[in-house]
Amino acid sequence: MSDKLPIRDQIIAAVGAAIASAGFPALAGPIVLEVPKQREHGDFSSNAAMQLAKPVGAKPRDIAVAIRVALLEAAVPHLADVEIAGPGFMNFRLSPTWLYDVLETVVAAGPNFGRNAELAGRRINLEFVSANPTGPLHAGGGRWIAAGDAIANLLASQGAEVHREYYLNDTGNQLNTFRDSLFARYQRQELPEDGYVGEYMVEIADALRAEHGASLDAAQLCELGLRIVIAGIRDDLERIGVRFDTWFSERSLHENGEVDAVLQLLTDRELVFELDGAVWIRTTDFGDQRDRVVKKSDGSTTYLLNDYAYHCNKFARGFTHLINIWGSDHHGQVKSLQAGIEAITGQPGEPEIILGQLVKLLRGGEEIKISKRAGNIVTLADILDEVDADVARMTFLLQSVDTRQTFDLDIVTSQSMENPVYYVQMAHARIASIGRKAAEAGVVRAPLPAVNLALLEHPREHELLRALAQYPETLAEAAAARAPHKLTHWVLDFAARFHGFYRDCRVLDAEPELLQARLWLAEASRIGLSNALTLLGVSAPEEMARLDDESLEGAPTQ
RNA sequence: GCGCUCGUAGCUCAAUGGAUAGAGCAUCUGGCUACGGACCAGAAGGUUGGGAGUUCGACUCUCUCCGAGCGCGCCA
Repeated sequence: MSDKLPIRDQIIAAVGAAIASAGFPALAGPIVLEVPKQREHGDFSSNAAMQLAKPVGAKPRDIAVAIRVALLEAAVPHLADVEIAGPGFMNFRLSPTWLYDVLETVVAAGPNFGRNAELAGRRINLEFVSANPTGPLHAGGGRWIAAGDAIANLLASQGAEVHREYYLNDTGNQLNTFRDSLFARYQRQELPEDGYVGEYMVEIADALRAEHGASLDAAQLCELGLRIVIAGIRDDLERIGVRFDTWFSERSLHENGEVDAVLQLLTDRELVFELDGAVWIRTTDFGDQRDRVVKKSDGSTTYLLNDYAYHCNKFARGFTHLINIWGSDHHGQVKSLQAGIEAITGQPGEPEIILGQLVKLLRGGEEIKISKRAGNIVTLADILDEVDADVARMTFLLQSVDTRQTFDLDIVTSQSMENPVYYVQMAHARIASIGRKAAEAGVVRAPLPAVNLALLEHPREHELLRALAQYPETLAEAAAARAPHKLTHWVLDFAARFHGFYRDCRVLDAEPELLQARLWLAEASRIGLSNALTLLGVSAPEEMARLDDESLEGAPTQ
């Protein structure tokens, strides 16, 4: 690890010092240094002068001029010039030498490039998927699998210890419906009203009948059926490459008396009251729309109380922060859960809930309405039968979870240009290809300190290094915003830059010295691309299957 | 009715309150005897749903209207 501060931090420090030496007061907030959208605006720009305009009582441009003078006197490394533009922006123009430092930093950090220790010491429990174990995972659920796993990776990249958890709702009404439906199939009888019509129920019933005969009672059948469904869910998760640290049983909460204990605690603290024979919690005291029932008049507990017990259990296991990923159709439950947890623990905002819009599935240009009752679900396994996990994951991670994603099965399952995963993987494969060709030609990469990186003068080369310089920050932003799509977009942008470099800056045909510099640039690119793809859960292949290869995996089915 | 979320190019989507709102696909025009062209370059495409406000500056924040999705059980 390099102990040298990134250029960005050096400039920020220099600006701070320049503001002081020019006799201005310090900024109220942190000094913002951003990468301008337009290259003509320099390598970095700052709006500090505009922010100082009001407190100082001077024109932004005049302030900028004063800061500029102080900055140029300070001899900041790599700083060539500071231009004042527009309403008072300061545009920092750097010598390309800063980019060579970037390359060295990337290579030195290797697999750790981009990681930091911002969240060190934090133990985060991330609960996601948690679909009821009453049937297979459906296609739209793939979004939460991909997003959850990627968010876990993002948080871990910032130094947190992240625990992936699946909450198994192995008790309650839905399970009873499952039991009754399965038992009806098992006995070859009519399904009960509102039963699960899915064909998989018939398959499970038949399998259990074949193995155990017709002698099982409903409870035994339910247990065995549950195991089969859960095993199926595990298989699907395995196929897409996600592994959970804990599968938490809701039933265990009851068996261990944790639900009763929470109710007792609420009662002791007088957070509950009785009405119409039921017990209610005063969640309105903590911002909820209305109070909620925790214990019904028939003596049974509500899902909400079970959830309180569950989240208390998570805290008891030592997690410092809880995060749940939910479909937006559950947004109405956020307040009541957080209100209760705040009442119990005193911590507001726990658990953090990431709400994601549901996926709209399209096939043949028409929306597929998913309904477990109607039995017309498209399962995740269906998707994975047609495309490999990389395609599925990348597609799910293309967009912000705030938007209602349209998952067009015709496009996703085709190898069309609208499938960006190949574009990205191609870039990585090309890097590997260069390495192979170099080896064949007997070219050995010289030690980095012996290589003249100043030969990397082409705009394509500079663009590549700029993108690498931006990576750690993009990663941190993606983690902070719980937004893996930001990283996906970095990857797409980076791949585009690499393809441009590959086209215009031939590596192996270059003069020996330049060849060496470009080999190292390719290596740094490989590191950046590989690190990012790893966090997204997408593989970085050494070579691509040939498009014209008939044995191509995931070939179009139509 | 109340509440939450979302409206950006023909389509799918980006853009910590910053400068001329960006990509991909589709359309059109160029470029390969290749470190694999699943590539590159260029053109065209916009009143950021409408209106008002906040300020040096708004896709972004506030209000309002329109449109879409979802939630408002002693279901989970």
